[in-house]
Amino acid sequence: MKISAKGRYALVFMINLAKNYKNDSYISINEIAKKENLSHKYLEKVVAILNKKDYFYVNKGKEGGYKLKYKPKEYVIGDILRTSEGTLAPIACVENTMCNKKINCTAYSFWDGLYKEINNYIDSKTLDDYI
Amino acid sequence: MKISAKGRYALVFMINLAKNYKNDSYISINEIAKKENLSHKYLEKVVAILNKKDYFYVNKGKEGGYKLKYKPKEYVIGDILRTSEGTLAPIACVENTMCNKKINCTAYSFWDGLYKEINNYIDSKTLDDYI
DNA sequence: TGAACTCCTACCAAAATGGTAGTATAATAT
DNA sequence: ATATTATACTACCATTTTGGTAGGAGTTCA
Repeated sequence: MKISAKGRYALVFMINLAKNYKNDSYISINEIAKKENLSHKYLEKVVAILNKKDYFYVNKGKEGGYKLKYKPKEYVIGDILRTSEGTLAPIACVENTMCNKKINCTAYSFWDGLYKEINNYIDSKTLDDYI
Repeated sequence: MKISAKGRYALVFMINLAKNYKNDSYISINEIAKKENLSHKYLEKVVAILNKKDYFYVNKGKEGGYKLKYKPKEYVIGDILRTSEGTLAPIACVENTMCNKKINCTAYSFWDGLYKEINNYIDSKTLDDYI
């Protein structure tokens, strides 16, 4: 049960933006990729996913890059992970629309309980906690 | 971040044994596979993994199968899942021996916190809770 | 005008996933 | 005894997911 590179890259990227928030300057994918030792091209892909959300200002061209739109405290990590990684449900049937065997599924309440614990945790943290 | 079929099969299998505990009879893979709508052959594989632990009595041949060795309450679900699925660490570096970048890893404390939440939950439940 | 960026599409190798097939061996009901 | 019904074990495999790479078009600024 591992988080994929998408989720890991996304969180590291967002924390870097948060760390740069006070500077009010743009920071590029390349800069973060180098600093964090990530694949520049793959990080580009992940940022494309994040960019569908209203997370940051973007500037193309020289001296360009990304800049957080809101205060780090406004970014709930659960939201970032769901955007990049998809749901963090440990099994599909704890999602409400997937499975109609809920009532019969032998271990349903165990997995549902785990899902709730995970959601509670990831929704209790914001970028501000990791600056 | 999904639990694989191994972990799901293992837990369902063990809960079925627990439900049968009071009967003090053997129950076969085939019987459980049919009841739970699982692949008989794949369940066989998963049970082979579980069988490395001191979980149950086994009887070959007619009327044979598996039977819990201890009371359902003795089986911590975290232990069952770690046996079948491997660690439930959301990223590799929260395991103590894998990664020496802990101190520098930007999001380490977030993932480590999540790992602890997961472990707390899965180690707080036993088979007895799902009979 | 060139360097440094984002944006976008296409491609790909390797690993993981979730199985199936078949055979050998053991126990038991009849 | 023997047919039946189990486990035990080994080998194989198709599909999907993962984690990338490659290259070019468009943008911005010094």
